Amino acid sequence: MDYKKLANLLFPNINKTSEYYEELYPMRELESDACVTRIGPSPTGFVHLGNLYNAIIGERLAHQSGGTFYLRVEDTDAKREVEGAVEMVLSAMKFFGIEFDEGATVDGDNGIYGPYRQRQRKDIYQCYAKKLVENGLAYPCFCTEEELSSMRENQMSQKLNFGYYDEWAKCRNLTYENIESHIKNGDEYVLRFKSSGDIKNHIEVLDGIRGILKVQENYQDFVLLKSDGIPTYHFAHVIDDHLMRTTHVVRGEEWLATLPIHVQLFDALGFKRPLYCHTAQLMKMDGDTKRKLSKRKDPELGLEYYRADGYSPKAVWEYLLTILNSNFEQWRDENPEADINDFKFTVEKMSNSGALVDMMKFDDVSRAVLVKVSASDIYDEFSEWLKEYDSEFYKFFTRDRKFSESAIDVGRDGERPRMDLTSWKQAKEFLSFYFDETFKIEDEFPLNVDKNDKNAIITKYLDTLDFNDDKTEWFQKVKNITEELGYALQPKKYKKNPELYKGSISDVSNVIRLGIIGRNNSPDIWEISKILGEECVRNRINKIKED
RNA sequence: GGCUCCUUGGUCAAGUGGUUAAGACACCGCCCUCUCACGGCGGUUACAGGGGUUCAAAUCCCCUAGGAGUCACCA
Repeated sequence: MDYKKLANLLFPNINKTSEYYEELYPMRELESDACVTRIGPSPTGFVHLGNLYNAIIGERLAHQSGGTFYLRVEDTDAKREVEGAVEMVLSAMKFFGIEFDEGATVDGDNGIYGPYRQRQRKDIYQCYAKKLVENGLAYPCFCTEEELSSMRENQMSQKLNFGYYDEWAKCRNLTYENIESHIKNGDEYVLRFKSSGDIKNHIEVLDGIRGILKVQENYQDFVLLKSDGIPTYHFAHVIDDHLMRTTHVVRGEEWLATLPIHVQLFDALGFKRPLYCHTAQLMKMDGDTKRKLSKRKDPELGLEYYRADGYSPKAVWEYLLTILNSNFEQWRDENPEADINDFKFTVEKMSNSGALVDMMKFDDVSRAVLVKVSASDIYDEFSEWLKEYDSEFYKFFTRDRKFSESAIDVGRDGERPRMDLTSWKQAKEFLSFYFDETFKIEDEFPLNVDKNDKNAIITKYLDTLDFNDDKTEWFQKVKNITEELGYALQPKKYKKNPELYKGSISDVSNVIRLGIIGRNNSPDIWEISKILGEECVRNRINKIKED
């Protein structure tokens, strides 16, 4: 077979050579240890945690080594493409603080290694495809979908391995004349790789995260170009990551199964292989077994979930880093104020088993992040969120910036600041009592305080209330009321001898707390009172009097 | 079914032939305390199972089991 002739028959319009592209996309001028990484989302309209997870790894590897991080749109499957999906990816990444040095943008490309959308790279792929044909490493296959599925059924019934290989690869040895007549006939075909791999051979591939991987050599004649001339992921990945000079390929472990194909292609084309880093899948507890997070069943997989619940991007980043690098938590503990980018991220410290997304832990991380953010910054970020997700509360919250910032800051000063805020959604609930429009009595009054005592507490409290008091003076007055009404000054005393008292100071203060704050649990009553102001406090307490 | 990856407490995990098998979250108890939080102290809970190798195995090798992924003209 004259492969050169076959190549020209298949690709009559491809005139550029691989040398041309090698020159067009020169080696990058970077330090030898600089990493070039990318994310390659397919524009299906769903950006999930896994995308962000891998993006963070790529971003860190590149930027902490002085390398390059770019975005490539893997749009080889036009059927699955969703309008506006690229914009969604871009805005999600931007929201979470991921910055690209080059790659696809909303209105085009940024960088000299483009185009960064795979469908626009058709000629490049075809050039290399032609080269493979010339070298006798690829061939056209005219099998129809029906033929392939009947082949599969056949293999299944005979309990053989599925796929296109050995004697099943019917188009492998077509004659030139046969191919030519198919082409003249306008028959559709795909281009397949002619694998010389042996099912019995194993190859070793070094993985950045997992160490040496022993995998079975690929023996299947997989598809390089689909019938529309667009490459499959496998072929596009190899060409692109070579020509874009990627050094580290970070991707999920679902790609492990096709690794032999990729390695085989890199070798066949004479390209240097990148270092693969296969990350573990994010998991979820389902009943009592772990399973992969699924886009259909698990809303928390979507990045939009975290945005809608109002988790700060900082918190998401911080949480992801704690499950990404096992030493991050300790580092954070030792460097509470340090910039997160000062943490030295390493692939070696990555776990290779799937991590469960633990919302409890995530909330904890989030609280620890927010406690360090200034009230002013919280105000800005929270307002931004409210504007989009709760325009009603937005009005109240932004009515008086100073007032709202004080509310945020209650109990946050000093050595042991309160960690009350987890997410904006939760913050909205937590802060609702500050505004008359959303204030309501949410809990029950203490059961051991009868109507008379309740009214007495209220009357005495209002009689002695003085907003010039400091906290000690204020509390002394509460103590006075407590004693006058026959309640114990210390809750412990009451617990010890319940027959001696009607209750304790906590019952008395909780009547006041309920009146002002509407809840049994809250930060310091007096601090909150000062923020609410005398008029508001007197009004609210007056309202709980019973006839 | 073939191939591959993974397996230390409820969860995330440290651990690279000798450790009383860290730490964090969660849970429980106590302390602090006007409630809640914060903080402090303490506690329950783990090397999937079985064989080897070795003076010594969570760690190296083999087998089994379980979980996950993949086997498309999807990525």
